[in-house]
Amino acid sequence: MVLTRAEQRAATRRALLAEGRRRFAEDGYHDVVFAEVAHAVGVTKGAAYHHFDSKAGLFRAVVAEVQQELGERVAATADRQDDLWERLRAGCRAFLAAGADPAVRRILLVDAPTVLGWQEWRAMDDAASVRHLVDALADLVDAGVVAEQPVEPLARLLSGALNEAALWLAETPGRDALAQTEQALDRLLAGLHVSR
Amino acid sequence: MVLTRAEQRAATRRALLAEGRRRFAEDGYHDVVFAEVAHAVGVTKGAAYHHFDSKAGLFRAVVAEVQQELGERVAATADRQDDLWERLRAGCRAFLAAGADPAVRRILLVDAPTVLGWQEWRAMDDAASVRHLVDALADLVDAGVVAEQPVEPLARLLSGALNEAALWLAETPGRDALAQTEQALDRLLAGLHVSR
DNA sequence: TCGTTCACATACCGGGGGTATGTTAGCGTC
DNA sequence: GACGCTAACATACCCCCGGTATGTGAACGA
Repeated sequence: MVLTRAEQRAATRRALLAEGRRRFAEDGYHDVVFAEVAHAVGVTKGAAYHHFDSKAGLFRAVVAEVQQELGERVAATADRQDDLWERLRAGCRAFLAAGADPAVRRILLVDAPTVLGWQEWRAMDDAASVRHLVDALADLVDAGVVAEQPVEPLARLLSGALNEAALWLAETPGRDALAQTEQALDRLLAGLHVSR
Repeated sequence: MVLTRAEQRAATRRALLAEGRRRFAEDGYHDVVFAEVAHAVGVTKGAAYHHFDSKAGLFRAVVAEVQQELGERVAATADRQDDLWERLRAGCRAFLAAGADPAVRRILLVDAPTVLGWQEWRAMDDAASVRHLVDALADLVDAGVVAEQPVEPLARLLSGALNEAALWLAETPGRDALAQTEQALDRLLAGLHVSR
């Protein structure tokens, strides 16, 4: 089968992205060598630079991909709930569960802030994940379930709490660590609920 | 004045530590070149390797130093309060305020987890900061102010929330962002308080 | 005083990110 | 359908920088 040029290009790019994602998740950004990613895909380093301007550029693309997937997964889980409050809880729990994926942990939570810089990381995180959290909180405020207040500081606190907890859970052997964390999170969230 | 050999060694080490701290805070781990740190102190790269086994080793020492200072500062602020609940609040607020220091942000919160690995970072963070948080929460549980529960997941959630919020505050121009964050934090904490 | 130690300097190596320069195959154009 | 252009690759190279191996002179103990 003969491929058109555009198809070939797209296929190579996809392959680099997939291989990069595998290695970044496994070894961490620093220990991944760009040329090896290229060769693993059957392409030389020089060729890989036609698709990504730098090693960080490849990483950035991988981050965007993983972010996107995570955001959608969490949002989908949350949307399965009808009650607004349960939506918030479900979203948070889905995020904690997503930390089981090494790609999420190593790439998004550990390496991304350093490699891309915290500001850029935050912007991407905002667009993909925290935005949903902000929306959910805003809905709750509108519904009168949560007291009127600026919602972004709250979202930042919760986002940080979830990130850290997800990392912690991944390295904590205890069977019930997840359940305990979810319970602790519920207690914190309860502080937001006007009538509880 | 002539220095003894031990004095000379200690002085060089201190100077490397100070210069490293400055640069790590300013430029981030990756953009700091080890040889330049050495030369800025009036010493060659080879000499610097007599004091620190690697660039990461220097960074590790800097992290320990900053961690130590931060932990002490936060604990001192908290201990100024008599009431256990106010102690917790004061400690959290002191931590948020500490995020104003670029060294804390860039070195401790952004770079340390990647450079040292998340596990080692966590161990150091535990020893210097989170331990105080765990103690404060445990005291509150003992006093019956906070419901009986495993205290570590809670501490992890709070630690993550504070880390993220500290970073966010540093880049958020709004005058009242700090006040809003403190208020949001109070609401979350309120969920822990049995009689509120 | 003399040998040893140790805090440094000097010189070198090699990995790896990034670039400059071919080369060949697909694509539009006449 | 030949021809020139473009673009997706390969090849070869640079050089920065972390790390190491080796030299040197001054302080220290005996």
